[in-house]
Amino acid sequence: MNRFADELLRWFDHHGRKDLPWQHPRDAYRVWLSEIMLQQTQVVTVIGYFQRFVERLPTLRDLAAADEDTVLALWSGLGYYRRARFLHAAAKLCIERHGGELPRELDALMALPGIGRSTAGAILAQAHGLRFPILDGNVKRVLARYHGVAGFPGESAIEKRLWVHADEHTPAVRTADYTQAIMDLGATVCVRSKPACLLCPQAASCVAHRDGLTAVLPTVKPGKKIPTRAVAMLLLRDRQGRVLLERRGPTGVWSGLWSLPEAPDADAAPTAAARLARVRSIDALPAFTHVFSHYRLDVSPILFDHAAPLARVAEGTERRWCAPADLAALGLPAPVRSLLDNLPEITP
DNA sequence: CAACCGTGGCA
DNA sequence: TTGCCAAGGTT
Repeated sequence: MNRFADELLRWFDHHGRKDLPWQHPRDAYRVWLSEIMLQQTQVVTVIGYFQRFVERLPTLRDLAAADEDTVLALWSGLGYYRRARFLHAAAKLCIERHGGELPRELDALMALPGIGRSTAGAILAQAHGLRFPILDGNVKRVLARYHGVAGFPGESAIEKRLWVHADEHTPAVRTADYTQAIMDLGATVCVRSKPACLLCPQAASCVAHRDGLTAVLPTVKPGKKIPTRAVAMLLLRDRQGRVLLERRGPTGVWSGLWSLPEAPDADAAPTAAARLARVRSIDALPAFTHVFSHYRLDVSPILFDHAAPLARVAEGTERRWCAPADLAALGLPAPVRSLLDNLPEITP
């Protein structure tokens, strides 16, 4: 075995994470689900979502048979909801094409929606012990430092070099442990700022440590400022406390989730509300800003109490009057759920 | 290739 | 407060 893997596995035996919920049992479905949830998301955030998800949908067949609202409700708050839709679609494809199981071939895995090379490698390595490398954010950081690779890892030429290193280090034995080990090292020792090099099993051979470059490697992503958009959210509430929700379209942010009707701004809100319900009162709630990865959204919530459903409204959009108790079963954007959970009492 | 796609935590 | 970041993949 190569020296890098040998040192890493020795470290893993004493300091690695071995009690993560997807490690017991470590079957392909649970590894897959965890890998998707962990994309751009930290372990501490994922754990609760993972446990809830597998409790409700314990197997791939359960997932494939579930309706989309159930899947999105389980994902609600986790973000990047396209991951959940891809996950659901991939489960159905596994039923159709692969006998109800995840395939064990790299190409077949990568052909499934939401699974790229790194996620496919993680599934093969962790669930089946096969020798496939991974290259997630942790591994990129560890290898960029260890080998002194400068340049933004998102750039294709840099990423290609890191894949070569990742492949070189991946051992043929204990591949599952090794894969977990290098991610653990990146997540707990070789962290982005102020890495704990004194605790690192690779420090003796690490180029960044030797040359004092841990603060500048890996090269940071070229920064970009994000624009700000604005929207008014319409809270149409009837006398029973039910609120009108709309299902968002298949593209764009929060796709497939249930959310509030919208208007371009507060001035346009009354007219927009009148097209959806008969309303008697209007009350501007405190505005807030929600930040996405690529833009900022200024939200002006407008509450229309004593709303009464109209006999007919424009078609083409899925709508429902939803009681507070029924919100838990639906996929809602995080700020919308927060808004609905904190509405003022109905005024008599 | 660059933009798109969430959220919560933290310096 | 603002900006940046965390187990990426798709278009």
